[in-house]
Amino acid sequence: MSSSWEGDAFDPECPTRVVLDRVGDKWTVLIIEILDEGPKRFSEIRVAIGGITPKVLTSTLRSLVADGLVTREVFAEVPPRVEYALTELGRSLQEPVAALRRWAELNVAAISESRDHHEDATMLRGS
Amino acid sequence: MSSSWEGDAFDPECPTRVVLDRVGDKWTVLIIEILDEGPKRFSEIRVAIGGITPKVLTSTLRSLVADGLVTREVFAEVPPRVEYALTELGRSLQEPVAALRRWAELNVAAISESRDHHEDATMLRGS
DNA sequence: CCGTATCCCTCCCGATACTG
DNA sequence: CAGTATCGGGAGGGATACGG
Repeated sequence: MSSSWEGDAFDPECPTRVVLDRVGDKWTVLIIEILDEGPKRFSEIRVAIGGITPKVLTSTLRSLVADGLVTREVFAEVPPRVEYALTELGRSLQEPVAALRRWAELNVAAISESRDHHEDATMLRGS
Repeated sequence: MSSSWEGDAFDPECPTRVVLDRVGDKWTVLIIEILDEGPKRFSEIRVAIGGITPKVLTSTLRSLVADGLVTREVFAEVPPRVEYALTELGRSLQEPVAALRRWAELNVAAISESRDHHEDATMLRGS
């Protein structure tokens, strides 16, 4: 059976957008890239990123856990210890994210430049 | 020479984040994927996406033009015609975006599932 | 046809302070 | 150490109507 949008309108739940809804926020990819080095504790991530508040870090991590990209492991010790680590799924995200990063490293200069000069890319063409 | 964050804190202007700041919003990647088929007019994009208001479409396109990812070509005709097309830079974005999309197509089911069941991924470990 | 102009509202994120 | 509680600002985005 055909899906509901029939090719008329673009899929509003386009796969690309689904990922971006998950990792497109301000801190998620940073966390993923940090956790790629290995399991980290809450405060380790906190200082590694620098500038993120505990509240936001918590909620971001919770989302990652809910999406099955990260695991949260609590050690019954004193002082308390909690470790976050990428799941298999989370690690598999590294590839596409790295692709994005590579593109950025090559082209950040270009897109920053055109913003700064806000060069008028509009062209006029007579009929 | 070393950069200013010295490896202590993670780069707040991490390349990956710079890209996401550009294409991580609600409609940009959809537009890019549509324009990959070839140049399109304003209303063509509008109906192809479906659900986007003219105001938002305009501002999104303006951002894409400002970033040098899309060109805007005005034809002095009646009725007026405006065509948007990917630049070379814009087309080069297709690769990383497609990588993201491929990952999504394989794993969307997985991440949706863990959200729905909100399975508790937290583990307990005695000392 | 290709947009602007307003209004409004939600959600993301930050600051700050406090707790098991 | 690893969070929670509360407050608040501001950008992104939608609804609707109008203009060149």
